[in-house]
Amino acid sequence: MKDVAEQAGVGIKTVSRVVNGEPGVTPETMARVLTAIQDLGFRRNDSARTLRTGRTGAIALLVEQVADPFSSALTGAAEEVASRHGTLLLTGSCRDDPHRERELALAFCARRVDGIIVVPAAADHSYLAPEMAAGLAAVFVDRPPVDLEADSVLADNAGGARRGVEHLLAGGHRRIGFLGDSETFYTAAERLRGYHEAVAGAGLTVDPRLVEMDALKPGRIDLALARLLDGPAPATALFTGNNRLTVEVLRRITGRPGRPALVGFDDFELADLLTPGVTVIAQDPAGLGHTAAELLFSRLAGDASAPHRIVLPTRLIPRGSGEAGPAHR
Amino acid sequence: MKDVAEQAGVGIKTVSRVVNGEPGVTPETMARVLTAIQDLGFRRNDSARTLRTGRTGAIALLVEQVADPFSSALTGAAEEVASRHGTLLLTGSCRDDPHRERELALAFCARRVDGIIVVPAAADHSYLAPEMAAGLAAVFVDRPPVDLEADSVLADNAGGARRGVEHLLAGGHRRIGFLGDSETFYTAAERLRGYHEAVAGAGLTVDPRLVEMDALKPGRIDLALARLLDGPAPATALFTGNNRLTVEVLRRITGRPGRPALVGFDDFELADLLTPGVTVIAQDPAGLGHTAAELLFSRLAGDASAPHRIVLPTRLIPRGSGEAGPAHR
DNA sequence: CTGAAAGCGCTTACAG
DNA sequence: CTGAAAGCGCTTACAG
Repeated sequence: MKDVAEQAGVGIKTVSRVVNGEPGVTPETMARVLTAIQDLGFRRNDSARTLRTGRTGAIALLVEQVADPFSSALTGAAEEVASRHGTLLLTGSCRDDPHRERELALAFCARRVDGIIVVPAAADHSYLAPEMAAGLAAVFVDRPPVDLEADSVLADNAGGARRGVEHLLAGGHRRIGFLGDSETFYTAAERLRGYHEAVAGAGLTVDPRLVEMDALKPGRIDLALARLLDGPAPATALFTGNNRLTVEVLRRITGRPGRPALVGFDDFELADLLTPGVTVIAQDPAGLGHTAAELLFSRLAGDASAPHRIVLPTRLIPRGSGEAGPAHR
Repeated sequence: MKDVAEQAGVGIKTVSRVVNGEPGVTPETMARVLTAIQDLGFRRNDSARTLRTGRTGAIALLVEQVADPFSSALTGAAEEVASRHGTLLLTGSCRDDPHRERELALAFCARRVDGIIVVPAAADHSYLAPEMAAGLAAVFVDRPPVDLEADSVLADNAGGARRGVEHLLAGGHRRIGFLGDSETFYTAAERLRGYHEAVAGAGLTVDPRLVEMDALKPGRIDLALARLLDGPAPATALFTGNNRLTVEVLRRITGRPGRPALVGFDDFELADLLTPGVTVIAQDPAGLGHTAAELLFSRLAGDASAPHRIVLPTRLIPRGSGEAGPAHR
């Protein structure tokens, strides 16, 4: 900028004005400056600008794993909002490692991002408290923060699972197996809660032998399915607590005689192309990302109200796998 | 840092030494400094550091659209490499808009990223030349740069397509339809070239009525399929030039009597669960991301050799859809 | 082992 | 309309 000023024969502040589109520069002066900028291939150094203004024009997003469909849909939506606000998005994958979440989040803070969106892996987010006190805006997505007052945007996990199980109940099923991830995950616990509510709501008691948590642990899924389907009183329908479980279960029940009905939590691509189509409770990862990013920007714009907790609805998409009654067994 | 120095009763440089783990500080001094850091909740401001050192410890990745599976696999792999190098990854989606690619790339340059990985959308990358002259490392992925000397990491598009078409030829097909994206895309043109090579290699002449490019334009796919399959001399097999085409074609031929054989370029999740399983030429998006990132870091580490052009192999995965002969029609 | 001074490239707050 | 001075928070190059 100094070089540009010299070459154009103006003060450094005038160059700054031109670069930032500030008013109060004669057209001729501006032309001279622009020429000098061209000639020298000048580009503003945003680090210096950040250092002075305290704002980076960047926000960070921490997800579980960028490469999975849920995260990438969420990321895409957040990126769209960020770009609309002229803001850059920095991303990081925590890989469900609490330590890594913390490390990444603090690295982003050291870079002085204006705000951060976190799909939390950690069980304690108090480490962000000093950052927030220093002005960081933070929004949690998919799972609420622990030991920290902050905004969160969640899917209606319990309501969605309840709806899915009610759908199976309405089809005449009385023995519905539930396959879930570890209960230490907020989402898994909530979905299990929805299952309980639906079963109880139908006047039935939950048979603990129909609930298989931690089903994604190595080797567990075959065991779980054997227990659910091969006993003396087998389940006639299954509700799977997430995407990966749905797919893994499908791999194992496809072509099986007396195949149980199936409803899965979370939609996935090609669910409609399988035979039969897979009935799911669709959540809205793009909606989560979009809402979280908008909320973050409203905080950055000065909204200082009490932390919000926004819950996005889910919806049932019947496609065939969840509509077969128990009779055919 | 000044505050910490004051509180600890040391010089500012000593604090810097402690923060950066530089040697030459007494244990006692270090303890005093660390305590002060704790008390004040101090965290180094990386903008200031960047301003002084000229290195950000961040690289940028521009993809077509973070939310699609190809891009997210690529991003995930690049992120893994970056994190292993203690480097942050900034991402942006160009959405196939040349203007946006340029804008984003230059915004990242203004932030002084150490390097940039680009899945190019633009038809002219000379805008990066001044940046590269100023020390920016750049690697292009999936498509080569235009009007710029730089590293590129590509999939073997022509070879893969040739292999896929040869597979259909080996199954006895003589009329193989090709559905491709716009020929203005490097990848689409290369895959078409592979198709030509395979057909010519079998001693046949390419029937132009069997080639449908621009098939992803609105409304074009139904027209293309009608022309390929409903004429007097229909294709008995199809080769689809990308993922989205494969899925769209599947939606339309599933359940169709005399369904043509199908091989698609690029693998996709659940391709094995469909009936029949979908035979594909798998490319390796994670491998592309990984290789590109490693190449970028080798440049950052000082490798100044001539630009590389790395081509990653593809592989055929037979699953059923491509193995039916022409006889059943 | 430790620290004072200069400077990275901008913007802020002024003065003219 | 324009510009000189100060300062953002670090690191570099020295000196002690």
